[in-house]
Amino acid sequence: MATVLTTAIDVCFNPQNSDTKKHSLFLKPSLLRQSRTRKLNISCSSLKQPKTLEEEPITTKTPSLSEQLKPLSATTLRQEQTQILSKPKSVWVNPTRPKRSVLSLQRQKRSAYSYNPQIKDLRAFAQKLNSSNFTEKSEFLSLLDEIPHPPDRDNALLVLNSLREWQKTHTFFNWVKSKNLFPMETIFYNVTMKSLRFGRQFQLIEEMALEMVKDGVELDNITYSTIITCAKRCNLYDKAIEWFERMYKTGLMPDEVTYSAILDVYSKLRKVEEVLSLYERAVATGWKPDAIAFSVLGKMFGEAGDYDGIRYVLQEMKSMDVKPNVVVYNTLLEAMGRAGKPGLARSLFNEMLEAGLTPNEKTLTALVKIYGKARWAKDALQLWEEMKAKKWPMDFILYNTLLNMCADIGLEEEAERLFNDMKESVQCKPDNFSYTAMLNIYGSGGKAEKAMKLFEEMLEAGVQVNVMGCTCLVQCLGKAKRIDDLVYVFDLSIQRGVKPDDRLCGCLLSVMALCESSEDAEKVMACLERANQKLVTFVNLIVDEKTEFETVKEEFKLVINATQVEARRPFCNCLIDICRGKKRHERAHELLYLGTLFGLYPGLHNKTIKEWSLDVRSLSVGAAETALEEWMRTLANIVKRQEDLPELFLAQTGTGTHRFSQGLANSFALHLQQLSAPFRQSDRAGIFVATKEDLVSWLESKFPPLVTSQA
DNA sequence: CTAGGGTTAG
Repeated sequence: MATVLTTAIDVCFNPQNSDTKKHSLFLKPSLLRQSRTRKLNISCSSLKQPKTLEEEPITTKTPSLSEQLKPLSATTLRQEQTQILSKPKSVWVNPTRPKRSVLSLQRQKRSAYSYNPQIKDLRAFAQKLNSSNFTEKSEFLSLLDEIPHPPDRDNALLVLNSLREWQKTHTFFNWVKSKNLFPMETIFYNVTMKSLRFGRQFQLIEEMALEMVKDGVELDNITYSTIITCAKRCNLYDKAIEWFERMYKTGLMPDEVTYSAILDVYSKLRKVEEVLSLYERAVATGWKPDAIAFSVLGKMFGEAGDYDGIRYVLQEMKSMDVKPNVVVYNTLLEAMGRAGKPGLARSLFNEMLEAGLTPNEKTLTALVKIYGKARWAKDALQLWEEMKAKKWPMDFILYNTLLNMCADIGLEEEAERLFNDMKESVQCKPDNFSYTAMLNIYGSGGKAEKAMKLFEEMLEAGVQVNVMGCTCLVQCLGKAKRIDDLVYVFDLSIQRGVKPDDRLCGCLLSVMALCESSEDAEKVMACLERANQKLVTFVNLIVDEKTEFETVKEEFKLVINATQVEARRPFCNCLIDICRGKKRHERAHELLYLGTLFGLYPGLHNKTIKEWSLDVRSLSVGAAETALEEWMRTLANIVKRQEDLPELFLAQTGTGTHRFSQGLANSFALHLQQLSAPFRQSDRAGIFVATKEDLVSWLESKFPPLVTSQA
């Protein structure tokens, strides 16, 4: 796309294609890295010379603008990237030629408003129009005739500026225009277009723009930036670019407002290289970008999770002596979060405070989210204390983000305090996500009683239950063996419109695996059947001893393929647990094998020369036991064949701090004990170690040659 | 929202 744009620039201002030189930007590490993987698309010399404006007069043609531009964009502008890349980048190495501007360093001038003595009457009239409800356009039009003063230029402009809904602004504009009292100037279009933009009426905006062209009304930078940002908000990026190109072709230079608007368009299209190319060209011709432009760049790098890019933005601002404002800091903080740099986010936040800026709701939301995801409980709590002490602004989103942070870190009391604050507030009443966060906290903390109470409260308050809240409750009630409550919650949730997803099914499946009585298991099974009939059929199939392995394999493939990727391993884990619960150990081994075969357990086995290890951190209790047994069988065979073994063997369960792996280390230790396997707890939590010597002698006793040779 | 550009959750 930048090729398109670069071309548009060149067509009008740079016919010789000789303006640019290699800029320091392309020597920056992050970009060099980028250019290694994908050549920068910055060359423009290979494009054919487009038709000149004389050949394609765009102001007088009758068909639509896009039709007019079509031949140009289809034939000349949309070259294959490979063609461009195949050309040497010679255009960039030409320091002697002067650089051509790609943007005007002066902003669009605005006309001054003069005092209107009728302001009071006209404001009142506009308010009346604003508060009127009408179903027919004619009703509104008849109201317009009550205008207290004649709709001359200044009066009309004042009213136009005071109207809110786009329908009213648009109708008023056309009404004034039809009176023919004065020629409609650019500002009338601009004001109306802005209102239309709030209503995301791109089509109407484009119609107005074409009307301007037809009537010979000048389109200025304000017009173009409004059109472009409206197209952007409507996700019509092609349109945004089309109008930007058109602007150049009519001989109008964008100023920095229009230019940063288009930078944002390319950024939203994730055209990082193009954005940088445009940025560089503008800077090379004397532009000093402002905070908004840097915010655009920062957001772009944030979305790419590109830490080097974020650093580059900070460096550029420093070298150009542009002080970041709160919005820039917010953007960069968010970006640091996405780039997985909580520590740097914290430093940046401190820098912001030292610069004397006050964080707003968005700043705090970004930071709380980062600390929560990083499980930095200390920093999160400290920030929270600071927020309260300094009375920094809070809003609804920040409250919910704080609640989610509490869920991430497991802060029950703090969450309860927050939740109560929300209930007592006027502005920030808890919504279904606030409730879900609380259910998550109670659920992962095993507080079944509190969770149930909250669920009832939610129902009474008429708060919509969502699938995540339902899942949290089901998990919690399942662990607490409150199966009747579980069924009640599930039924009600379905009644209230919850659509079960694979996570919820996985959760039901895991509860089924935990059920001690078949009566309970059947109740859970009945729930699961309503959510995922095929899964239940598969469960019945695998617990049936008579089912052949090949059948299991085929059905497994079908079930797993139909499951969302993130739920596949949990499914397989639960299925293994169910089989072990029903003493179908061999079936459990088959399922583990199938899971491995279909890539659900990458990195389960790890080998170095010195040690072999088994990483069961993402496995359920039953799956981990099965994996251990399988490993021992394999090792026994290796011993029998007298092949080489390393000195050390290691099994890794993780520390169990994560709520889903809680108890794995303990149950694994117990299983080792039952097998009297020679693994010992290491100094590091969640790691079990055995020496080659101990393990071999144990394997020889456990799997005597005679028995296995029979098998 | 008083003619134009940038930032927040699940």
